[in-house]
Amino acid sequence: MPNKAFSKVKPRQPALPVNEWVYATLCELILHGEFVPGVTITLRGIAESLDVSPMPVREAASRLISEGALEVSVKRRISVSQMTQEKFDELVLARLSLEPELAALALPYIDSERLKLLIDIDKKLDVAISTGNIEDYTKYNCQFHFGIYEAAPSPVLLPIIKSLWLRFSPFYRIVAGRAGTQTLDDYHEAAIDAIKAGDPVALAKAIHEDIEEGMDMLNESIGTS
Amino acid sequence: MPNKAFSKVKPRQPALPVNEWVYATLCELILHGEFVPGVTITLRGIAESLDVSPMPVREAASRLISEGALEVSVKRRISVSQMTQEKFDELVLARLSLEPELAALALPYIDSERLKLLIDIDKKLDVAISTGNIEDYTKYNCQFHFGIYEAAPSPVLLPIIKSLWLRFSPFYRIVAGRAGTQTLDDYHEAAIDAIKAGDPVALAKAIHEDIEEGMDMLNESIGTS
DNA sequence: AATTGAGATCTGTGATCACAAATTAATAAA
DNA sequence: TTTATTAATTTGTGATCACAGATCTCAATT
Repeated sequence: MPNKAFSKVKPRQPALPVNEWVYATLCELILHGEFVPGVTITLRGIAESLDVSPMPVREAASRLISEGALEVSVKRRISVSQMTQEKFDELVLARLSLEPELAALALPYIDSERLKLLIDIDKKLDVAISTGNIEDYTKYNCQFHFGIYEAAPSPVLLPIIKSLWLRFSPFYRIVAGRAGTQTLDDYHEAAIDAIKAGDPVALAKAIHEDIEEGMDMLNESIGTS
Repeated sequence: MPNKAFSKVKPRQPALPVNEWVYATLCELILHGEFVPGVTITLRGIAESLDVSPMPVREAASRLISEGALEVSVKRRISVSQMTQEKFDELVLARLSLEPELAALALPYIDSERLKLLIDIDKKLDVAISTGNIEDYTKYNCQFHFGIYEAAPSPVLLPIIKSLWLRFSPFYRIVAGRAGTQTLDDYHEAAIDAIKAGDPVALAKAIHEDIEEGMDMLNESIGTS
């Protein structure tokens, strides 16, 4: 029986090397929670689903393993990494340490066009919160944060932060499905105000508090996944 | 003509997969400055030098590329990453943000045996500074820092910090050969005192200042490499 | 019905082959 | 001697093959 392909993967533009396309696609799938943490994944299975040879999948997978998004069990079985209390605490610490810094660095690069985009995303976010749409919430929350971070030319911090989100997202989606969005404050508005005011310290603070709130919400749900 | 093998690479213990041994070996070589940043490296050349097939080298290289230690030029040429002012500033920011945090986290795990080891390393470090031995200085400085960090079970922060050092070391060795060690204060002693006192805040501060000093020393040397 | 064990299948890992793009070497023209 | 053009080699990338160990299947035995 031929393996079922994933729903709606972006088609590859021929200029891009296959392994990078596979990597980007797997990132998307992980971020969107298509893989259940702990359930084994096979290189040949992915290759068949993506209609490529196993080779580029190997390279993409080894990249994701070295970034911590995938993990290999004692007897060489690959799966999306499971969350532990230890990992969670360190991921939060790393996010709180790096993301406000990058946000402050990015502020001078945020032009009016990007600000408009951020405000628009925040609006969609509010709708997602009020309607309890977890799918949209996680999507627009990600877009909002990286909409700020990616304004800055950041060859070091941005990839690190991306890898943190990659490790965090699968777990986030699991617990978000239970917790709901009703208790979420909106620190994004404080961030937007800080951007308007051109105040990097206030922006860093807003991002810090936004992360802290989101993480606190999930902290007690770790063992129950 | 057969390619010349690298001097003194640790032999592979058969239990370890070949690709991981290659990865660890390349890490060592990069940390020890065996590769000149910007000079192209070939997969087949490494494979021949290490007496393995090109395949495990490919996996190790793609890992190092995704970690930023190696970079691939526009026309697919691989080399050790060159330092830029942008990268340098972000690497310093990341180090200052993460390493003091991990040091503070690691403090409770530092037993008397490890403390003794750190004191011993610091002694060798003093000798290296007074004799102007750059080689030993970089080695023992690395050992001292990771002697602290590795005390803590750290699945997230430690690998990130390792990748930061991996990107920084090749550049460090280049400029250290010019700058000399004569002006270096010894913040390591402050760190040791903080460990003895069981004071995580003081330890974080000592690490912070140690990094700041070392980085300041190199900051103006960037464009001249 | 439960358990065991032999055979088949699947998986990650390493080796080898194939190929287009790029670099280098060699040769010819000035 | 210098420059331009062509041939040969090298390089990264992708496909395929090989293999040992793990996993699964399923019939035979208790």
